[in-house]
Amino acid sequence: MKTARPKPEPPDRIDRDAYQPAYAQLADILRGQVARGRFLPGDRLPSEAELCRTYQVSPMTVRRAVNILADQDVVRTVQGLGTFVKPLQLGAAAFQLRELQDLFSDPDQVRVKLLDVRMVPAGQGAAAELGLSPGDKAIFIRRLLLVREEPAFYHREYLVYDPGRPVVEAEMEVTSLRGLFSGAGDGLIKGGRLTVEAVLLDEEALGLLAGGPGPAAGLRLEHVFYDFDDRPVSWGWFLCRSDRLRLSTRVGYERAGSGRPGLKRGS
Amino acid sequence: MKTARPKPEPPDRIDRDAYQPAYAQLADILRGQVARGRFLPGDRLPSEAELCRTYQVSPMTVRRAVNILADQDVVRTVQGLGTFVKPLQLGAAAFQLRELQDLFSDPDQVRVKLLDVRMVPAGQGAAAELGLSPGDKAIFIRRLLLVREEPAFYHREYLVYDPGRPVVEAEMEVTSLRGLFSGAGDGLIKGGRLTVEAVLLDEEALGLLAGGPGPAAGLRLEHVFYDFDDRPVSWGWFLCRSDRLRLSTRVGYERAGSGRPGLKRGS
DNA sequence: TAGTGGTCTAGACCACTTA
DNA sequence: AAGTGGTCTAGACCACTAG
Repeated sequence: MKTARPKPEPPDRIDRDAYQPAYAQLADILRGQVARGRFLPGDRLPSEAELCRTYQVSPMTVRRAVNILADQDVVRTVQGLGTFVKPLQLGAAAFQLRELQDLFSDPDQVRVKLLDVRMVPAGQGAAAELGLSPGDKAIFIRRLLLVREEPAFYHREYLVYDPGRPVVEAEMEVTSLRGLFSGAGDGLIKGGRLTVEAVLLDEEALGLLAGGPGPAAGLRLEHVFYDFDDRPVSWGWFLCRSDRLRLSTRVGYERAGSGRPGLKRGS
Repeated sequence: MKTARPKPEPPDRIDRDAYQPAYAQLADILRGQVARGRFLPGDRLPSEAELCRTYQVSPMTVRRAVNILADQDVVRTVQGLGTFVKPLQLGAAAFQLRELQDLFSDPDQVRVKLLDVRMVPAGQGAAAELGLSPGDKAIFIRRLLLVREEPAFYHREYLVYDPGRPVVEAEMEVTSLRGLFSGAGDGLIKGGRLTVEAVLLDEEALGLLAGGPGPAAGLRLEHVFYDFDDRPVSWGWFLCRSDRLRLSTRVGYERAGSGRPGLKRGS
């Protein structure tokens, strides 16, 4: 199956009246040339001074365009030598949780069913992750997340119980959970750690997630969150059937300017 | 368990003689202030003009520092309004395959054992992914990747067989596979698509990966690669036991300048 | 209208690499 | 020494938001 591909070959010059700023246009032009194979991995790009002359822009503008490509791992710059096209690196691949975020950003699709909230003595895991002594009080929450009324995620979470900290109450978000994914997060959490791994779903999860009887694999997304004093606030994990969550990404050079979706501001 | 944390409170001024450039220092200062809670999510940062005066740098330098924070999703800039601290967004989390890359970058640790190479008629999946007709010839490869002589990954791959394309031969890398992960990749592959999902390991994989008898969960890393003419070249997947590969990441604000590990050049 | 960020200029000086 | 990228200046003009 060999078909001749039409190559539009864009004009490759800066349009000063365009909506896109000059540095972004130049970055797209160069990225396109790399993607079309005009510059192959290992090749040196024209020097920045040369690019200034070719595209009639100032050094700073060329600079910014090259910086963008460097940030996107398309090229590598070496002082005194030049700018070189980087080879494909599988290890540079980054999987986003965007699907989750998109899901939660539509409040009509997702409903959170609270299964259980109670005070428990912290077990081994919770004590270690939350910096408690085994037996200290913790709040235990079990939730079921329904997507279009179908069970999708099973969530278990332990929250530090400390009357001196209003954090916990505010952070519980018992009914929504949405803030965490789509932002807002009311600003009491400073950061956290996330881990994804494959697990064998246990009986409880299988029952809740409407899986068949037999053994089934699932993804486990574990999380620990910290407040602004670097004290752990919550530890827990989401379980889902493997067909409900899949992480995917692209590597390599693409034509569009959307090499990485997270570039709000220029460089 | 509440302990008083010592807060070093760095000097928060630019050291012109430091190794780090001014824009990076300023970015670290501002990130630190956000991380310490001086600016909370939703707060507005001082205007760029004010930052110029406070830290005695030019507008472009402030600009670059703010751009870095925007790229790292620490702040959001709104024209005409100001720069604001972003709340935590779980969906923005990105999982890297860095562990894999690190693994493969040490050639002493990894050995590839070739289990099988032969020509086969493409099946349903291979035909669809590689743009072939079912029954077209494809090269089928099975590999076992050993880490410190212990089986870690089982790899199955289908390569397009086309005598007119030398790509395949060069890309097979029958014995190493290393190029793909650590770079080099000899420049014949333009890009690809990667997907991670949880699966139940089958008998064959269980046997090869030295798992126990019972059912076990594993991660499946599927890949499709394209050449510079956008033609699919290879389709396949890696299987590993869940305890061999785990994706983890951090979200939120950190003190160090290593918010994202991929920032070679300034902005 | 005043203040904000967004873009861009036309240089300067420095550090580095290669020859 | 010549050429490269790395940083930085001191402004300019524009688009946008608010009161």
